[in-house]
Order: sequence, then C-alpha cells, then structure tokens
Amino acid sequence: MGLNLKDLVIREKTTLDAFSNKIIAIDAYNAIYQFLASIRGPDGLQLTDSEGRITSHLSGLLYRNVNFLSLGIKPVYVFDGKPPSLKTAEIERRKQIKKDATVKYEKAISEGNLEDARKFAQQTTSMKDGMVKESKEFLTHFGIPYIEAPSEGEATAAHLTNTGQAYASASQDYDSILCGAKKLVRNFTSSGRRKIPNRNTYIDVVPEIIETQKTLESIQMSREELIDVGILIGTDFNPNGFERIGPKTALKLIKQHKRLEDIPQIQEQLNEIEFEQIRKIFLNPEVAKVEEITFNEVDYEGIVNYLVKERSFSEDRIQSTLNRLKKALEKKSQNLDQWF
DNA sequence: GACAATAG
DNA sequence: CTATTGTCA
Repeated sequence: MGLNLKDLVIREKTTLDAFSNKIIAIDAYNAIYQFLASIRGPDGLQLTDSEGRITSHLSGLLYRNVNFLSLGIKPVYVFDGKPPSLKTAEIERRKQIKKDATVKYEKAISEGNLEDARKFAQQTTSMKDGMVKESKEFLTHFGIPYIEAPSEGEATAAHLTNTGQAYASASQDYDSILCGAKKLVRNFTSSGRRKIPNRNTYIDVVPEIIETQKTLESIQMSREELIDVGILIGTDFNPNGFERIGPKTALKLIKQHKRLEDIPQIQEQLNEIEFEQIRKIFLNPEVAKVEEITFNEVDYEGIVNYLVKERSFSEDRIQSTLNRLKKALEKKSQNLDQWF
C-alpha cells in the first residue's frame, strides 16, 4: 500500500500541459497495475482479446500515451527489477488480500451484486510476466523508451530526476519522496472524475506536484529524518508500522528525538525490524545507470497491426485515435518550423 | 482508465 | 458547455 505521507507533504495542483517538452519518469508497475485494476466491465471482468488474453493494460497504455505524446510530454517508463528481500512480508500480505477478494468476488457474483463484484474483482488484480513483456513491446511501437531498474522502480525514477535526465517522477505512491525525487507528480493523467470506493460520490482528480525540498522545508526536517518518520508510519518493508503511531505522532517523535534509535518508547518494537536496511533502501538504493534516453518515431502501422490483428481492438477506434495523435504531432512540428 | 454518445 | 452513462476487448 505504499506509505501514507499524504498529510505531511506539500501538494500543488497543476495541469498535464505544464509538462510539455519535459521528460517524465513513470513508475511503470504503478501505472499498468491501475489499468489492470480499473479497465473492466460492469461485472468486474477485464477486457480480453479473442483468445481470452487480457488487454486492459494495452488499452490504458494506448490512450494515455496518445495523450502524453499529443501534448509533447516525453514519458520514460521505469520497470521494477527484483524486489528487496525485506519486501517479502508485504508481498505475502498482498497475496492474501487477493485470495480473500477472490472469495468475496465469487460471493458477490452469485448474489448478483455487480457493484461489489467489480470492487472485489479490482482487488484481485495481479500483473503477469507476459503483461510486462507485452507492455514493453507496445511502448517500443510508440517510440517511447523504458528502463529496467535493478530493484525498486521508484528509486531509479527518483535518481533520474536528480541527474537531470527527467524533470519529475510520476507515481501514485509517496515512496518517491523518501527516495529523494526532486519532484513527484501524482494523478499524472488527463483530469477526470474518479469514484470514491464504497460511496456513490465522485471527485475531480487533477495532477498534483510534490517537491521534496519544499516538503522538507515546510516540516523543517532532513530527508534522513523523514525516512525515519516513514518507517514509523509503515513502509512496504515494515508494513505494519508501529503500534498507535500515525503520521502526526511519527512527525512529533522524530522532531523531538531526531532518530529512531533515540525514541525511548519504541525500542522494543524497533528491535523487531531491520530499520537500518530499510533506511538504506530509500537513502542509498540500487539504481540503473542510464546513458541516454532516446525517443523514436511512432510506428503507426505496427500499433494497428498488433492491436487490431492480434488483440481484437476495433480498427475504427484505433485509426481515429492514431489520427488524433498524428494531427497533434504535425501541429507541433509546424509550430517548431515557424522559428526557422 | 479513457472514450463517445447522450442528456440537460 | 458540463455532467452522466454505457462501452471498450
């Protein structure tokens, strides 16, 4: 579930076109997982091709990347490598949630409750290796580069913002802040409405930018201290956090004592986790060394062939979507030519 | 999640 | 023009 820094960070509303001509490092797993979770029918089943293979991730990547490229945004997708061994407990926890959700899904279906069925189906979402491979190949058709991180993708994405190779990192998770990303963008999508789980209400979702430096200044802390705050609240590497400690208490305790080792009342719990290792995952992570990030031409024909001939997408829809992209790119190069 | 069609 | 609904594969 990532970590809950929501109440501690400084968030500023922005728009997608503010990122025109900028390279954005996208947390690939985060984005694709959301496509797989939400692009579903009313009964909760994912979209599939004629062979029964899931296509939700391809649909999501198609429309989102057309929007990015049309606006002149330059996405580079960062894929996860091997998870740190400390993540095992969290991975097991997620597996169990999926198992429970599968049972609840079956029950909702048998009772004819489609709303619940859809909700629980979303919780069963899992990403298969084949989907990762397909997504990489698909991005290549768009001329969009991707990077394979040695470990956590967010760490490499954050790294790219610090070398200046990317303007910001895009993810829904706040881990990027602990990883020291210069800027993190959340809701990096065309603005739209999103349903609040369990309630019949909707909220407008707009992109928001979080600058690590601004956040650290506002709470008067170093990144090292914020990482300790994160560990108190709970990270993927100590999912339960500390008993009776939420964001507010965590902040207060670190303000007062500066570091985990010096907070008297938590020493017993602290002994049970490998906090030095966790600190290292955020402060000094394994990241990919990236030479150069190259964007290529869009292979329109390749996209049509793949989606229509192999994955059962409607030819009309794909053609009109790609025409929209072509038009936008032509307009861009016209605007550029005017300078010469 | 994103779109197009539809209603207001 | 904004808001809602159904559909995509």
